[in-house]
Amino acid sequence: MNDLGQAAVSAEKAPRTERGRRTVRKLLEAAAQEFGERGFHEAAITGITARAGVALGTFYTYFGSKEELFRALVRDMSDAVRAHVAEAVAGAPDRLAAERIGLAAFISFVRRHPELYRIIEEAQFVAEDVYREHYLTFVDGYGRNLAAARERGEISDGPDELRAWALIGMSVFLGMRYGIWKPDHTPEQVADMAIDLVSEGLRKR
Amino acid sequence: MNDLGQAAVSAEKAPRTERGRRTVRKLLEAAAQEFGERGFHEAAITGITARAGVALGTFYTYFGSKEELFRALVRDMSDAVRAHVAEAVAGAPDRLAAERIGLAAFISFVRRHPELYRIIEEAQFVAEDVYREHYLTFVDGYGRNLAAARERGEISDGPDELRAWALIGMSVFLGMRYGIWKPDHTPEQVADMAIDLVSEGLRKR
DNA sequence: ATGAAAGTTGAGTCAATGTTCATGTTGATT
DNA sequence: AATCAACATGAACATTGACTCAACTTTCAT
Repeated sequence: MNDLGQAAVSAEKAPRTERGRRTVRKLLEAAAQEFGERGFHEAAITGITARAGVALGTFYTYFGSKEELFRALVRDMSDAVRAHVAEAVAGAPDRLAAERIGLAAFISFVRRHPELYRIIEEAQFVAEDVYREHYLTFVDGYGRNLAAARERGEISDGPDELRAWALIGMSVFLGMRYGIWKPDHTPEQVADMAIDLVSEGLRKR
Repeated sequence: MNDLGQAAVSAEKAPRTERGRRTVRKLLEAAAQEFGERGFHEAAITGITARAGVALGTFYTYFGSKEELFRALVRDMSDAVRAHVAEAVAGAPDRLAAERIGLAAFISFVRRHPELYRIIEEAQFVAEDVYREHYLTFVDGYGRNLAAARERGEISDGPDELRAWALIGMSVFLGMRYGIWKPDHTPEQVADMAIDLVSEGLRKR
């Protein structure tokens, strides 16, 4: 699980006591729920504070605005997704195995946390800079892994960055279809089929 | 170009004269601009009518609500994208060539119409049913093409639907990165690189 | 114990904007 | 020229919800 509620709050508003930190954590968890269920614009601050069990004014003790909170959440979730995948992939014998494991981990994360997934994607229309940051960071790491594997001779030659974008796009859509819309296969089944496509290619041999 | 302004309006509100049809067309074009630049929630009806050069009340002569207009637009654009790609692909010698041509056509469409692209993606959070309809339709057609090519022996065996989702996801993200965010390669270059990945695979040979 | 800092409260303010509607205009038909 | 349905107008209405603030409570160092 990701630990909401540490780097999230801006300096002047950061809580100074244990009670304050508890409240911030409650607010962030409530916000993840509210934003996940209703989307950014439908979500109401009163909805968040009601879920958290605090008064409206308390929200503004710790956050400057609805959007500031949203940005903080997206950053936390971005970290959480990448950490989850990175942990799953650590120790994979080679890159093709890592691809399969990583994709399965991603889909199972999406399935367990559809809210987080929706929040990150909605950021494209609410806080585009944070959204770009998320994928640029993701692509950067992914591209390095591909480059390293390429240099070790584990995969064929090819453009690392473009491959990273292509593979991430694939994952995001497979996550939407097989993670959220209609989970009619296990994450492992989906990953096996997708990685077969990516490693063997469409060309007939 | 897509022709906005025909199936878009609901029956009782459809214009009956040439003047009315002109007004509807102006409203739809203005709406595409306004939604594209400001997003659904930031977009204001007064912004749309101002761009169209008509009074606020005129909007409600032809549309029941802001969301009804948005849905009509998304359907029009969905048709426009698919038509554009289908036309480009018609007459390709084989499936792998069709993939390359289709992807290049998609990216160049996105580059010429970033608004349309943004509007369809935002539909995920404004009118999810229309969004699903868009991709389900897209995947359906794509999957059929893959199945036919597979049966003709042009590509290797594999699951058509999952492949369609994977390839579409890839295209959407490549469209975002190389079509909108940073168009530092031509659509043809991007398509060549991506289709090389998809047809040859990552495995070293 | 006590004072001050941190935290909490929620009614009230305020701006934005989607939608309505009564009135006015246009243009084709007779 | 008269008629009328279609179309256009924009001020007014109504709702919504983010944000403020002055008063109150809790915590804790001295």
